[in-house]
Amino acid sequence: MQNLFQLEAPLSGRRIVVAMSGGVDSSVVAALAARSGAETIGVTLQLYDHGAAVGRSGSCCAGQDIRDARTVADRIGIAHYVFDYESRFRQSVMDDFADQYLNGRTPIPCVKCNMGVKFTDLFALARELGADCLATGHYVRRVMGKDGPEMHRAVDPARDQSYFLFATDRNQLDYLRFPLGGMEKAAVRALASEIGLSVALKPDSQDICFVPDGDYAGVVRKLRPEADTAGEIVHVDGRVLGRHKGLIHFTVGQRKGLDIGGQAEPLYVVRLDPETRRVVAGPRAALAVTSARLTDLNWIGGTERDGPVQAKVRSMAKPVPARLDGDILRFEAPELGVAPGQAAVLYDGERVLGGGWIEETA
RNA sequence: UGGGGCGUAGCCAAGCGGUAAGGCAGCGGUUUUUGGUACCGCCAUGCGGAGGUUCGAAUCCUCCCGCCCCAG
Repeated sequence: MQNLFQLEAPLSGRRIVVAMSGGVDSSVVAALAARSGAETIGVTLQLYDHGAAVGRSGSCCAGQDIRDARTVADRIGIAHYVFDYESRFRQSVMDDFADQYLNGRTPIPCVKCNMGVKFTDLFALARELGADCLATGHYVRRVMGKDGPEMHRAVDPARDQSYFLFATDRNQLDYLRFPLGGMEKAAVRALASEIGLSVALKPDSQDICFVPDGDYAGVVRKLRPEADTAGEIVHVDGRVLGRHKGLIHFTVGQRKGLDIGGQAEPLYVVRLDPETRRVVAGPRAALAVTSARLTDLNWIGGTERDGPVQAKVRSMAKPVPARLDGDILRFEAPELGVAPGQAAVLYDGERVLGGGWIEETA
């Protein structure tokens, strides 16, 4: 095992803070950190409703997960702190999540969580604790380049989480460590059982952590009761096709849920108009766009920004050839189902160049 | 109550005597640390109703019911 934490030897004089969610991945990171010889401190942030998450494992950062993290910390013999970040999380992640849906957009709470609570708040906390670095269980690689650390995709392509980390800036990247980026998930699990971690067989977390049963609309409704307003479903050609029970149930590119039959071809959500509360639907071809305007563009690539890139506009998709032109991303071939509120993450092969939020498409 | 047409699953629709295509919607599953997409599977013992002809009827005949159109 080489220098997984990219710290200068001897590690015995180093201090590593590990963000422990209570899952297998971050537990293994904590174990690896402890094994490295560095002083290791596990930190778990309690992020949302404790009550709702009790007993529901496989989520993240609440209830049983916090107890799991504690158990792991005890097992490997490291200090472990739990901080209550509920209000912070609610404000920076959940409220934003709801507000974006209100505006007809499709948010990615995981990115907001990474960038806010984890890479800003926990980041500062780790510094205060005098750590040399903050390590997490994300599947992404930090590779030393000639101009400093670069972010690269994980070696396990099925596990790569770079899409959710596109907003990591240079300052954060300097301090962060992702020891799992070079490993296969199976190897991580094997390590977990080898070390004897109780979470070795714990299911992977999935879906949005603060949405217990997959009913994200219910969560939005609870936070923003006014979000539930019904409206018309209109075809791109102008025909009124029917009614929907609230914009929050839809996202651009979505096919299921329109509940409109009798068509020759499937209908997809082409656009959401929060002003009129209309869902605009059309055939698959109507989803095609050739460019997207990005906001809050984060750039951690080379000095030249404008030019060819590979772009990912959804987490589970192969990057497609495109060109960055200021804040406009131009696709080489028309892209389907590009939803405002989602991220466009830019790559040069394995390297993450950065990315931005999709504000609008054309 | 003259003439013509039509009634097949939630919607659209094929079938025209041989034992109910397909699409859309819906449901279930697979994939997945966002949403979505995609893929796979399921979805009418019954064809407006009642009789009849026939070895066999959604398909032919009769009557009834309901729509639509033209004419008055």
